[in-house]
Amino acid sequence: METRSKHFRKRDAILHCVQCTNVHPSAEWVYETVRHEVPDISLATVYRNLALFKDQGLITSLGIIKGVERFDGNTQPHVHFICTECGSVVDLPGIHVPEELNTAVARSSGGQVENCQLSFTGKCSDCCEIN
Amino acid sequence: METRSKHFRKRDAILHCVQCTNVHPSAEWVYETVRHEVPDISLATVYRNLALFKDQGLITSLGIIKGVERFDGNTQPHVHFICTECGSVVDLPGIHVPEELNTAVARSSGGQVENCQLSFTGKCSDCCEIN
DNA sequence: ATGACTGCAAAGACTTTGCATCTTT
DNA sequence: AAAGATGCAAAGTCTTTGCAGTCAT
Repeated sequence: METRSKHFRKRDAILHCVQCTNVHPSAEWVYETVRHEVPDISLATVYRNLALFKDQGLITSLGIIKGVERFDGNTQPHVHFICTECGSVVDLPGIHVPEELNTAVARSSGGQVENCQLSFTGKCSDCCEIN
Repeated sequence: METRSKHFRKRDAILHCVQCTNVHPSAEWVYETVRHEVPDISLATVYRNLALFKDQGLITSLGIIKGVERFDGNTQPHVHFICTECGSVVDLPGIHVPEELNTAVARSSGGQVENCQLSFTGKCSDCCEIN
């Protein structure tokens, strides 16, 4: 697959970058990170490919945090803690949305429930130490 | 309170608008709505006052939905259903985040948990009918 | 006078897009 | 030749801000 690896080197690098980090990166972060490997990449390419991966379901969006969209390479449902000071996002692996909530929502919403997102916000331990 | 009612007429109208609707409005929606009552209001004033109310805790932000920040005049914690087609947001009044989740998160996060937001996404009943 | 509130237009921040170029088939 | 991927710069969208003017105390 030498061929593919050349033609899609940038695309692959972007996907790999999102999937192999736990920082829940922004486009800008991905751009700066991938640039170490692939110096001639452009920010537009990063935005375009992130949008593509999102459409394909390869990555998910956490939504906009402090004005910037954040992505997650882990597409399994899980819970996040978001620091309102510094914008850092960490997974809360032990916490799960009880199944009965999902079924209750499906019953009460009248529409088609596709997803659920639970996140806790507050001040992360680092930001607690600083102040 | 004739005095206050004149000086703060715009501010009051904005707050009242957000508190008395269940559409979880955007700044633009508030602007268009308040304009019926107060035709000489400007969009900047709406943005400024929404930011103020948010700081004061009089309203909350649901975050950015389809590129636009949405507000909620109901500051009690509650769960939302967000339609990914049309962007409509409705409350799910019967659904609650179990208390044990909150305590589990407080234990595991290492920081200060201040808030939690649970939302379900999918296609609302109106959008289901259309397609 | 002083501080608070506002309108207007300009600036800002982040993201998307049009077009020309280069690759691969 | 045709389709796909990219860089660059321009455009776009939503939001914030600077400044001058107005209002209440």
